Amino acid sequence: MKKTPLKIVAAAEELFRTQGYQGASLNDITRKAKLSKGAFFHYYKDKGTIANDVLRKYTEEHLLAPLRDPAVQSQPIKVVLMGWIGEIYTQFSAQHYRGGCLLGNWALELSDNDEAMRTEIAQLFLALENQLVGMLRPAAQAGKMIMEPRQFVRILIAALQGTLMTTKAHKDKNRAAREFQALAEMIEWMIKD
Amino acid sequence: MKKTPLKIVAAAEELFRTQGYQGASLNDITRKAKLSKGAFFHYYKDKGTIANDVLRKYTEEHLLAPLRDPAVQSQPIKVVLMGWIGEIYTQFSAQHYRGGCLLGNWALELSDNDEAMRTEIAQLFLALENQLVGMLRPAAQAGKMIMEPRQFVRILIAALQGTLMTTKAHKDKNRAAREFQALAEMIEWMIKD
DNA sequence: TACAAAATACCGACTGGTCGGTTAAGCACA
DNA sequence: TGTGCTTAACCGACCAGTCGGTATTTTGTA
Repeated sequence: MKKTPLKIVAAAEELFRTQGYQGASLNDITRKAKLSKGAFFHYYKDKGTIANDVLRKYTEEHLLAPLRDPAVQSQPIKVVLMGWIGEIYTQFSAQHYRGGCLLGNWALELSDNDEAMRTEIAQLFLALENQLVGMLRPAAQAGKMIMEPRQFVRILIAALQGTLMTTKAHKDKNRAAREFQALAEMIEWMIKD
Repeated sequence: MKKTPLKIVAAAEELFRTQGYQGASLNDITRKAKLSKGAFFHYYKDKGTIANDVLRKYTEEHLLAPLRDPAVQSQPIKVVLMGWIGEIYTQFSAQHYRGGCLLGNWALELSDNDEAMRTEIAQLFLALENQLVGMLRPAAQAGKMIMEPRQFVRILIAALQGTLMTTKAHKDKNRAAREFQALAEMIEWMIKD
């Protein structure tokens, strides 16, 4: 990919995360990318198109890729999950609990009023769910889980998103640490050793 | 309270829930309330003020009041929690998974860019947390819980908000039923009989 | 290699329209 | 006649998106 669209995507990603879809204007994005409005529309036909690109890139890089890493997959599933959540927590802390997960943010902001975006978001949530369910199969077959793997994964994704939400609202370091600790405890309880 | 401000609040609540804070314009709100913009500004000094009122009213009516109901409190805590979540699920289904929880929606939309609103949201989340923790004290003292009550409550609130989020994205009846079922299962596991 | 033509990359002023918010005048009822 | 409520017209700022034009690269050809 060329340099300019990459600059646009990078600027858009940061603004979309902190300002939301509606809150991030194309003027903001092009200003941040140090480009003109014309340059933007040379590469993207409208705001929705780049939003879709940014969302897919974000989900792949921040949620899916870390789970697919072969070095990670060789570890026990509990360790993998803890590491995955730990990484999300670490990044969120480093950003002072601003932004959070683009997929979750947009699920709430756009699902009711943009059907194309809604289906994209639903697909990405499903991809994440399937990835996690696949990784849990061995543990499930070994009888280590107290719930159906898919049910467990849905709870896990929901609890993670909800934790990001409340942590974002409180913006309190100690509290955030405890909330993510509670999440870890839950995993501990739901997968036996 | 007079009739006009009630009409404004009712219209604002519905629009804020389905369109978000930014997405619901004052024109939309006054059009829905069948009033002019001037009438609006006669009662509210700005958009943020009514947003605050609507949020507090929503949280009190839909989240806190159902838990404080004395008829409810006399039941076992597990039954209370199931009923509470069941009611939220029922209402969400009836609205075809549109809108959802105003408190959660705004936690994500506003926490990063409106400090006054963020503290209000954090306070309301805390009020809900404390209410639930208080209700769990007997069960905790009886040794029925596998986690600290506050940790459990945080997981519960997070998982509930996350479930509303994913359900809103999928807008699928069967899936929604299963997701809320998983939530119930989690409660079942975390409080012993 | 030289150079013109064509394609691509980029610019910023501009459009129609909406935003939150203001204002002055009208209306109903005391 | 005064006062509280409501109205429609209006304001400047900003929105997503367009457009005419210019700079820069790539390509075709001699």
